[in-house]
Amino acid sequence: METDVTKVCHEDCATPPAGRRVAGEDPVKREQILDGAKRVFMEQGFDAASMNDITRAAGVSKGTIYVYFENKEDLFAELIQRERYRITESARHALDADVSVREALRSFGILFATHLTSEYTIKAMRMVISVNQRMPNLACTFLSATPMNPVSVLKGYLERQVAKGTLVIDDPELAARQFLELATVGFFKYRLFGTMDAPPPQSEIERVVDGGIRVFLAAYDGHGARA
Amino acid sequence: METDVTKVCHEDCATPPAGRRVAGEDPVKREQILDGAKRVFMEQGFDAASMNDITRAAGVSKGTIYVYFENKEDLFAELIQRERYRITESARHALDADVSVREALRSFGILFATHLTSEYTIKAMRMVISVNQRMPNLACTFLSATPMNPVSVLKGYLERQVAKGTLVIDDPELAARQFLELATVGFFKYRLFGTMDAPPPQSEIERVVDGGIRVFLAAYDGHGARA
Amino acid sequence: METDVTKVCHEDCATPPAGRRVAGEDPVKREQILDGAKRVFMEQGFDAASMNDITRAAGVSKGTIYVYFENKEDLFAELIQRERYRITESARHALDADVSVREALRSFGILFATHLTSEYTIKAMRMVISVNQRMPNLACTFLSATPMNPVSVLKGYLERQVAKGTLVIDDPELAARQFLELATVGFFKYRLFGTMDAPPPQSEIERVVDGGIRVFLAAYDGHGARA
Amino acid sequence: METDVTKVCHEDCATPPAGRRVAGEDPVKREQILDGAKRVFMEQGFDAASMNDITRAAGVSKGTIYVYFENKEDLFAELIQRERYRITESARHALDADVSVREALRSFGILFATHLTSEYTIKAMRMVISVNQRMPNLACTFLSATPMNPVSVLKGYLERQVAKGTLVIDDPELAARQFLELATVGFFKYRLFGTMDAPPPQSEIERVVDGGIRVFLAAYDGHGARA
DNA sequence: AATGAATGAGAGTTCATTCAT
DNA sequence: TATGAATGAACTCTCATTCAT
Repeated sequence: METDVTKVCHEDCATPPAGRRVAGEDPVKREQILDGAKRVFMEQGFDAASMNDITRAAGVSKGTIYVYFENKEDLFAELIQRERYRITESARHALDADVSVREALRSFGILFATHLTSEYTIKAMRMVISVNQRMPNLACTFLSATPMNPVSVLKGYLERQVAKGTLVIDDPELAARQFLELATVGFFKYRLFGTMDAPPPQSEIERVVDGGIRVFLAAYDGHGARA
Repeated sequence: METDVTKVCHEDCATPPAGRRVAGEDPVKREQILDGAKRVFMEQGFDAASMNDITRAAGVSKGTIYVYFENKEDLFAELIQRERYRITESARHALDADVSVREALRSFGILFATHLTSEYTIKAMRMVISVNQRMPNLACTFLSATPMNPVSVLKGYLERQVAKGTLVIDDPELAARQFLELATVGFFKYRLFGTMDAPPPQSEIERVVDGGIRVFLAAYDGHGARA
Repeated sequence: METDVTKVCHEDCATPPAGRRVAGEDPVKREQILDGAKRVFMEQGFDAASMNDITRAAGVSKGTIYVYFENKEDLFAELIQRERYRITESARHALDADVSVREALRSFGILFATHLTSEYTIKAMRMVISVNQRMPNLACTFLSATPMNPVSVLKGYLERQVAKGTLVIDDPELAARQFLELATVGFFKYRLFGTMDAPPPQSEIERVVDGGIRVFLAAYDGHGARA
Repeated sequence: METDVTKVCHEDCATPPAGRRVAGEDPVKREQILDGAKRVFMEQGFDAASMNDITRAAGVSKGTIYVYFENKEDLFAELIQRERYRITESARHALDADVSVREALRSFGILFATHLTSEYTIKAMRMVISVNQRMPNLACTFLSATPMNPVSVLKGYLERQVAKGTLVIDDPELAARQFLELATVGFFKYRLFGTMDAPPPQSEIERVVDGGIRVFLAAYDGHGARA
């Protein structure tokens, strides 16, 4: 019995938080508020950010924010909903190109590792993690279950390769997760905890991704050749 | 040029926070406070936990807490220092046993994955991550640079196996990090974000560790036999 | 080498405290807060007065006070600034009248003594003195360096009398200070310390001022006649 | 009807605060505590001084202080009682010497002015004033009604001079108070408010005292000679 | 619809005082 | 008797939220 982590999500995890307000329909103003909130939240974190700061950054009044969003948590949740796509969609085209498996994995791995260690991603993730106790569904939604979820995308790609006989893989989802981990080998953790205080340099990412591909293909290469 | 993440830690990251006060030396009361604080922090997170909550949970007065700890941050930092050992040292003996490489890696991987996904570890890590901006050294200390750091321990083991010819590894540190990632394949992330709301079942951990060992040995087995 | 105490005031002593906030501009509410604060401060003194007391006395919420004033010290400083004028300007016209020197000094002395021993002035001075360590410029500003400073005003008058030959005075500033002291002969001290728990009666003030004028004119009368 | 300020003191103003503790009889320890308290109070003021500071400065435990003194206010009151003598007694011998009136007044005036403007006196007075609302009797006691009260001492001297015909004075008490004010001309105020942040130099004191004597003798000299 | 002044509960922290040892 | 750890009320100040305009 296996757990498909791309689908595990309890309750209404993936549904947008209910209770859309009646007032506050102007989408431009809405974006304006979210932009200001993003700036402030990213800089200060959820708790340290004050609604006054956001008011100032967004250039709207306090009352207006409360017309468009129920409260601070709601504002944050909607912001994260919006940002989710920006964070997860980036790698989806890397596997489209008509290149060798090795090269495709390389581009994909580098893109993924670069993205996952970026200041922006790390800050957003830290925030989402830090409000986890108060807003459990938010983090849940944030990480998983989008159609462009990297695991799903890579899994699809691996399945196509298996069909073509290029790769030999029993459990494509596990393999996809393995590859993603091999491509980052703890970078994510080190970044999240601040042990690395900046994204790793491009050369380091390439070194790690190449090492990961070597291991990955040693196990899954369909041609019998050691990578 | 590679980055040895087991050593990356700036400033006085690993030094214990100086300035232990002279009063407040009763270790029993100290533990009592830390226990209460742990309960509250684990439940609410750093910001949401109030000193009043902790007062109540610890069964001591507010003043007493401030005799033993300088402030909320100090209390939290000391708590994390205490917990760090419990979190990081568990896996250190798994590799001592006189068994085959495969079996040794299996025990170690299972222990590590079990530990890393436990409710306790996950909550602690969430908290440490969430205070990263205010207490950067804490997270840094927390994750790395103990002698029993899993990466260090495994790296040492791998080097011994390379010396014996059992394994063939260019870069033992990278390999150690690869193995640890393969043994958890994203469990950590899913747990941290709440996508998985409970530790994976033992069977799932074993399945994933076994899959990881298969890939790992495909790349590094010294005997040429596919794992 | 003499010290001109009307000018001794170091640093930015006389400059109004900078940093008036943009919000909190309603002058009515501002006065309302200052009035409440005045009542409480006068009754309790700076330290003993709590912001909660002031909140209650002013009939506004705590938050509102902090919109209009940065903190307790700022509130107090602004209060004293406001009161300063009421305290120091009162005697400025007493010397304008076209009467004999003796009568002019008499009116001025009585006004000054009455004012200096009033409950209001004494309480304000006690407070200013008691915060001297924390807000040195406040006390400094408070006492001196206004154009209507009694010493300056009287000194000017005496100089004009010297020019007219009515009085013969070497050092008009010293003489001014002497007259002011003669007009109060320790009333200020006794009131400040509470040895006198009420302003002296009008008759007592007149007796003392008359006695002071007698001494003063004995020394400085330009006509050689004993007063 | 005149007010004799050397006697005006309501209630039990001059009586030592009742309620002597039964325990805490060791006078050496008592002095030790008072010495520590004096150091701390002088440095920090009444409110800012904490009992812990005093504990440390006195080298005794908290409990011990509360054996010898009822509470912080009582401790302060007793301290001021003890210090009162040191502050007021200094000038008592200045008038004994067998010298001319002018010289006697000069020594006395200089001593008095020097004393009244000293850092020690000013700090003590500021403190006493600042607790006036909470401990009204303390300040009252502090200033007046000791046998060596400068007004009383000087008044006695003046009366003897009047008896001898050296001086001609209607109201010796008023004259005494006048002289004391002439000898300080506001120095006390300027020091109290911090307009002067150090005692005036000796030369300045002499200048002022000499000016005061000139005025005083112009009014009261029994020999008809202008001073 | 939009504003932003006002609210007041609640935060972290201090410290005079007590009392078991 | 002397101690100093423990107490908890009270402090200043913040800020998410409301609502009269």
